[in-house]
Amino acid sequence: MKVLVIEDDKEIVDAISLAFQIRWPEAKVISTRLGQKGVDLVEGESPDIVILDLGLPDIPGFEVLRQIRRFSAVPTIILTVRADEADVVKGLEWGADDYITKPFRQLELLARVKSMIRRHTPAEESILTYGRLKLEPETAQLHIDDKEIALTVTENHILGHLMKNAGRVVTHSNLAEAVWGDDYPGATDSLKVHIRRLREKIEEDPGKPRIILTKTGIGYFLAKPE
Amino acid sequence: MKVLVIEDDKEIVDAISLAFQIRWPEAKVISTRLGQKGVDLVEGESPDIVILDLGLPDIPGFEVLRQIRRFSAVPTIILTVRADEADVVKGLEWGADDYITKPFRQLELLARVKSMIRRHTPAEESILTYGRLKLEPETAQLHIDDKEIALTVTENHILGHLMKNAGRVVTHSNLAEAVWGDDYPGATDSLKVHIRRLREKIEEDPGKPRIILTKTGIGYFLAKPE
DNA sequence: TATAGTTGTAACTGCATTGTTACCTGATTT
DNA sequence: AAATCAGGTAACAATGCAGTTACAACTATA
Repeated sequence: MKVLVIEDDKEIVDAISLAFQIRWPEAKVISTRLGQKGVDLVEGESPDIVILDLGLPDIPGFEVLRQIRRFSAVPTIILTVRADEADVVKGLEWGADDYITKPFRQLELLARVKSMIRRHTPAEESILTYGRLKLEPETAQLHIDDKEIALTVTENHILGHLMKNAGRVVTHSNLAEAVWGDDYPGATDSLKVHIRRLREKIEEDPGKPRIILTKTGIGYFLAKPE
Repeated sequence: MKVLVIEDDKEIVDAISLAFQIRWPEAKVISTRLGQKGVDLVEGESPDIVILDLGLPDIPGFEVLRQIRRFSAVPTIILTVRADEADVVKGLEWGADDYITKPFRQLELLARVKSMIRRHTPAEESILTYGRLKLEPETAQLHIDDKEIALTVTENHILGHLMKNAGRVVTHSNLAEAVWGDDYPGATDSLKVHIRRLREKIEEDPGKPRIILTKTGIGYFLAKPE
């Protein structure tokens, strides 16, 4: 994960670096204050994402973007102050993928970056396979033998987590965290309903499950394929 | 759970204490208004987490952090007012783990504290092993050689306690306490039934146990592996 | 705004786990 | 040898957890 920041205001560069350092330490942040240098760096460093300020000291932001787009489709977020809305439109026309206005909150920036990377990482992503089950987490499409089954997002998360822990018992709290994040309020009831719905979709007889099995008092696990 | 707050503004200390008291009463909060005292307290009280204000009356916040880091890796959150972003960078360089700006919302503070603690408690997964027995207390999964055996929660507690006291004799009351907590009503009878059920699952011949052995009048113990 | 699809909640049901009781076995004491 | 005691065993009852269903709240889409 490599991020290129093209921005002349050192404070903002610091803020961005900081945001990444804390919340996403694996990402590497490089920066420059000049547009021309920025274009070179896109070529030389091939970053995974570019954050581009429109007000640069040497050349206009659009120009930077235009030059980058000549040879690269790298996802690009443009930074702007609120007033420059016309610029934003122009920026998007020139091929930017998103924009964010200054001042911005760190979390917002990171959220945008992450969603953009998700969008621009062309599918690929591992297809999970376990026994007769094949799951594309990306699209929530499940295949059993050659039947195609559409899962909802929650079902996708649950089954995905079970498959990632192939055969091992997964705790209720563990599953809940995988689905709802750190602090699940008390949604332990809804888990069993989702399990039921999953079983309805994938089990021969949902009343006598042979795939998603229960470990009473602990959690759930996938039966070993024969 | 012990939290050390190093902060000179009494109002903020109160706010933090309050937040914990309400949302997380088991946590113990101690505090000091002096940096030097704070360093001493880290050493003397070995808190699980430190919340450190950068603007202290006696010595600079970084200095406190630097001294703490000489002997301790305790997770540390630094507190700062918005303007001091440069300080934050410095703080992170000196080894802080996160920061939060004043004024902050209570829930945000607690969320950060919790996520940090999770990060710094590297999965207490410890798998218990004794002879041919391997037990995951987390999921109540037992392996003997390569057979997989599903235990119920109580069986899990009992066997876990026996394994933690590998080879030593564990008294009835001791075991009962491990399973039912301090005040077991008089459920001493049910213990032998659980032992019986355990033996049925793991012994070759439950009538002639070779793994879970009885010390008449005292309790139970695990046989020494050959 | 209406509609379909998805998700969370609550009440009820059924079953696995658990605790209780009664009785048996074998060892130890008298 | 009878009495006593501790633990083993089996059957049964109580409990609590998971399964089930229906419904209300919410989201996205037309």
